[in-house]
Amino acid sequence: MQIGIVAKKIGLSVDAIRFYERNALLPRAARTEGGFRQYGESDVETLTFIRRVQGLGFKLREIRGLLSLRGSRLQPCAPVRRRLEEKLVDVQRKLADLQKLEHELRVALRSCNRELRNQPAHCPILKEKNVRKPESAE
Amino acid sequence: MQIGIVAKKIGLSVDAIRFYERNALLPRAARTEGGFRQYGESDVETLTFIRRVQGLGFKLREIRGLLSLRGSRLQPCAPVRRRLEEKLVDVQRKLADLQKLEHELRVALRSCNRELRNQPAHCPILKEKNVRKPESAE
DNA sequence: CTTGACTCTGGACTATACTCCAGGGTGTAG
DNA sequence: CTACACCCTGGAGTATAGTCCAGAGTCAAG
Repeated sequence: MQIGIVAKKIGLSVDAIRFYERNALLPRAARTEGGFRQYGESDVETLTFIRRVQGLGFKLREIRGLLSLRGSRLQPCAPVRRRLEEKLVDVQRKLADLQKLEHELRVALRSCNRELRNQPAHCPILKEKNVRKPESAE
Repeated sequence: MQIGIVAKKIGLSVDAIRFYERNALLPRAARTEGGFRQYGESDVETLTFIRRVQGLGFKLREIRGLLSLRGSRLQPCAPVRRRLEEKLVDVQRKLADLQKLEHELRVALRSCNRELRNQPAHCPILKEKNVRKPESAE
């Protein structure tokens, strides 16, 4: 198979596949005499794998690590599980950050709405000098 | 005040302040004869404002927009509120994405743990060819 | 006047995951 | 043989929010 076919099959750009090769996510493909890359099923599997774990939030450098486990015969599941757990912790941290952010945005909006009703020319977000505790209660 | 003082006061690097000036978040500071930047209270306020809304998840280009509202006398609160609402929607979308990701990681971990107990050499994350519905129930 | 701490400018560099490009070669159908 | 679609390489560009640097100048104290 040549690169364009594989790209279409997996839903990647040709450039992305070449990029993966350059960055050691994919082994250097065999070439025709003229230099065209030739791909087989195992390449398709690797690319599918890449897409899948990318969907789990792994970065390419992490995926490289996962791929290197793929070859070994010795219980690769344990290190994979460890990485999944780390990633989960990661995601949970980000979730907590975003939830805090959401809260702060709501607080800001509340003060904004209150102000709108009372003295519309004085925007509390823009004008407040010392924000830290907009209002400790409520 | 010279730049180092302001930087320390706000908790920014000198470079960051110069970066803000270059990128029109801060007006070009007045200079001494020798070319040193001189800052006053309004600069400190602007920088504080920048930090604050950055903490609300706004990007510098968005902050530029907010800053331009800051000068106008005409009910700036309404557009600010609109931006806050958009940002909130943004954050909520990201939250939903992350929650989905968290779920998928948990599913992957479950299959990994199940496999570990049964046949530790065969990692389901690495080996599965056609993942999409690992197991629809539970 | 010298020293030391501070500042100036312009530009390069960081990470991420690619995309886009020019200039040229390949493969195959007709 | 010609067309046309496809492919090759190497390098530059994208966005973000700064950081780091060299080489040079400034400011205040002693």
